[in-house]
Amino acid sequence: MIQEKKAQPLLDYIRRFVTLTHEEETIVLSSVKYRKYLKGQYIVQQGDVCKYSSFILSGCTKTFYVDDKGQEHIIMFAIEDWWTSDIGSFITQTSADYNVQCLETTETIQFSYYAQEELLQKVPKLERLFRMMLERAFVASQKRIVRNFSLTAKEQYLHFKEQYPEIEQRIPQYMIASYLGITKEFLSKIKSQLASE
Amino acid sequence: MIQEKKAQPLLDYIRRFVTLTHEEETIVLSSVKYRKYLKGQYIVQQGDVCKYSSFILSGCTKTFYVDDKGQEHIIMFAIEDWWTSDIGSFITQTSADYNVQCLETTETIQFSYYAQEELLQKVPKLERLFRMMLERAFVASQKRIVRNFSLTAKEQYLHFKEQYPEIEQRIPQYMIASYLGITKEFLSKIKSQLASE
DNA sequence: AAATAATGTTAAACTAGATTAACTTTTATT
DNA sequence: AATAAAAGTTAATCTAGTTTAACATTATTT
Repeated sequence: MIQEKKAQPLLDYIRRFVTLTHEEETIVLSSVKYRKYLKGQYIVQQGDVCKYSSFILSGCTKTFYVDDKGQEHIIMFAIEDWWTSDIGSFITQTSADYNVQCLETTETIQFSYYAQEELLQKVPKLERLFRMMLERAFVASQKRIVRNFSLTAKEQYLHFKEQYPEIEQRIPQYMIASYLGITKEFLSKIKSQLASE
Repeated sequence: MIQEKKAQPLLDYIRRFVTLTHEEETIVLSSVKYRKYLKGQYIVQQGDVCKYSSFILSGCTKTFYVDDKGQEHIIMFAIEDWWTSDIGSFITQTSADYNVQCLETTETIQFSYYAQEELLQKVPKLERLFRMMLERAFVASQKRIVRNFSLTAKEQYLHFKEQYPEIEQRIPQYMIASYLGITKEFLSKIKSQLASE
């Protein structure tokens, strides 16, 4: 059982969506595990089954895909108060398409697939929490598709900077380029263009 | 109250995720409305609040976004047994970013925002249904982002044909080009290349 | 059957962004 | 402080996909 103090950010997060009794909160805390990763370690590896859905207490991760040509494509970043996993692998318990790697020392609270299923039986209110989280995630994902289609690389970069100023500070530029789907050289060009404007 | 016969595809769909009692099924049917749209009509219009989440009994829709330059970008198609709406607008009841237009005469079963909230109170099991639907939708959306980044236009077209052969038949090519994020001219070139291989 | 609108094709000129490669700056390690 | 490794820059060349524009084919309407 995780200490309530450590789990405070998770409880705060949950409260934004549903109201749990103290007893229900206790059940949640008894279903999860605390785990700390070092910089460079993998939470999920392409090919493995994704066993956990992880809530981030501190640190930063990137989720990426290595394609047939060996190219790395960053799908998302995650920082404090975000969730990360390979959901496709997690929900079907089949091998993961993506890697989740820590870019900093990262503290997490983890829900295992089976613990989560059991937890949802015991605290059905959490179905609502997950439903609402997924609604938001899906909407954000759709919006990203639209941006990909309708904005130039420069516009996408400006949008990223505006939407995630904290992430932009913490992460090397070449990873931001990968997230935007452009090369690091081209992002560099965009930045020098912006600087001279 | 919708006739049980008409709602059969919806009930079958729900049964793939959760098991409802007959009484619960009746509550579901009493919360929804049947509505038929003609070809060309809009289920949702950019700027309006999206009032309904629609399950498609027959027909076909496109969801698209018109950008600042007046360009239309198709985000998704939907056919029988799929759901369509502007989820972002639906869940927050704020104005929609997207249009949903019928490409054929389209019969739907619709959940209004308020009816759905009420329904979820009465039949909490449905939270699980929606959670699972959204998991799948989110995974599919993420995969599309990855394909956008890692496949050429030709590869994406082949993937589309393979994954949605029925849709490819029913829809004009220029809309498929829009869905893939390329021009109709370039799709035409790809097709002639493929034909001469 | 003719006319119109919608859809699809071809080809030339163009451009956003990729590739390659050499170089500079910053950060981490000894 | 010196060295190595990681991250970022610049510039020339290249290419996948766009734009423009004219034309061809297929549906739809009268």
